[in-house]
Amino acid sequence: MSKQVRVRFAPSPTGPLHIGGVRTALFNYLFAKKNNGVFFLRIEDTDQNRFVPGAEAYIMEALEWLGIAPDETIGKNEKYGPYRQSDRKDLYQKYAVELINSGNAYYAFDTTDDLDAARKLEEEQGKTFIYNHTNREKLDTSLVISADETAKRIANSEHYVIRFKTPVNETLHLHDIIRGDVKFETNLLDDKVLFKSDGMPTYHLANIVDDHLMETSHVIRGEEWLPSMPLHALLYRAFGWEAPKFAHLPLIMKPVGNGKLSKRDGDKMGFPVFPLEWTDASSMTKSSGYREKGFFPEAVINFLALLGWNDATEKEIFSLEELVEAFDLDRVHKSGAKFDPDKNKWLNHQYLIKQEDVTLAKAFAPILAEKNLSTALDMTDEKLTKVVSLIKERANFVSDFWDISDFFFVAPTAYDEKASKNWKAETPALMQELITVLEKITDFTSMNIETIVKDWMTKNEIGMGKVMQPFRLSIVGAPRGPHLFDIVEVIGKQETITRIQKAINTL
RNA sequence: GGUCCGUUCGUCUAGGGGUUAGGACGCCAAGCUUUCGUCUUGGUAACAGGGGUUCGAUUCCCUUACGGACUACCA
Repeated sequence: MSKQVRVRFAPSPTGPLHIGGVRTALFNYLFAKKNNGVFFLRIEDTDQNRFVPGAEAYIMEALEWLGIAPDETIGKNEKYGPYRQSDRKDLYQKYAVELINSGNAYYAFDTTDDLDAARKLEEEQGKTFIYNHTNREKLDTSLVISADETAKRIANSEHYVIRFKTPVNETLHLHDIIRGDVKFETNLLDDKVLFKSDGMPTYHLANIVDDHLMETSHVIRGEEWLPSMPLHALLYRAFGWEAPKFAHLPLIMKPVGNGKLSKRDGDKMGFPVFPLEWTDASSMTKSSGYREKGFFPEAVINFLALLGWNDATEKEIFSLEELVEAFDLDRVHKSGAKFDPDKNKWLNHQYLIKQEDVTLAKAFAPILAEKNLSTALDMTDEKLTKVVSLIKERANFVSDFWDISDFFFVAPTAYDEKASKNWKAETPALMQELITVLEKITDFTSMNIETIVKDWMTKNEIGMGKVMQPFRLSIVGAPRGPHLFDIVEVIGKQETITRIQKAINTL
């Protein structure tokens, strides 16, 4: 029995979670559930400058909405807490110092300006500046001054950082579940900052310490972290800890053009990149969210799961439970996947038509209420449900409902120009006759109306097109919409006749 | 520039030494509906280039090209 699977999603609360982050969270969730493990959420807020109020709550709400809430996080099963790195602040310095004592790290006093200058100088000579064994003893570090001198400068509250002392002349053979074996030369690595001058750890230190303390078994994260894998592996080794297994997920790319999907791509391209709507507090710009756009969380999940993963069958529609069952990290792709808004919409359509009519009617009702319709049509819940059942298959979103069903609620105010051309000289007389026929119908239901109207047409040898086209034009105003007799049943006899009469008078 | 990762239809992908290279989205067409949509059927369209290895390579190896990520006291 291997040890329990514990995976984490560890976002930085620098703004709303974007869709790439959601996918990372999803794959962690699926992997955890598949292996009867634990999925936890840790907030990595070690950069105080980039902290954005509300972002943390946003992340939790988004995961909740998507149905992939963590098992452990701030305020929930805090077995390994705290789950917010700023609340763990006191922990990290100890570990940084431990690394110094074991000879795996050192103090560096260089200022940002010094380093920028050094970097620029090297680059002007066509060389690549790396802060590592080639120059760390020429820079202002504790490696070249005495321990006393170092202690004195720190006591003097001189600004310092703690850097990792990367081992020299080693080839690291690392394993990634998705990418296989990856090699790195330690000589080409930077001596990364582990502990910042503001008393906070960097991502690298905090991440390793916390993953160890929280008994993380697998680190499943975006490909942008792949270059950090050697540093992290080295850090685990320096601490003498067993490293978790790594899996670096392929990135989600822009639908058109090059590069990874970024937070700015969303509304520009006509689709959201955030799960929930978000208003930036400083600029007051609003970014749309999947939830507000009318996407079902199941559709978002389903779509994201298929970006970079599939189960080798031709199955496309997966519930969350089915995903958990089928998911396998070994089947995750290596290459980035372009985001496809069309397929995303199609999936939403699939989920929409599966919804109960009553449920959809409830979602439609508020939109209707906003229209301030006259009560003339007396739309009961039952009728509204009926309307929804007639139109849902032609919608991708509940927000599409109004545009494809307006004629159920209001009489047409204009008539489609092209369709109006079929309004011939004999049409008014025919429509007048139709009114007479309709008036006599007592059981005003779709099937019955259809039978009677068709009988009348047959008996009088009137072509279907001669009646049906103008009939539809009168009721709908255009050649669109569900089966005409279904519409007529819903709007009722009186309204039907009124609309035909109006068309006769207008056209 | 340096490091690392990648490359099958427009897109998401299946496949894997010998296949008519399969599916889905999109698009097009036909059928159904005398409308639109749904649906059904059909069509469109791909192994980046060059070298090897091999009887045989899209599949394995190398290389070029192209794409991507990273290269902060950000994560």
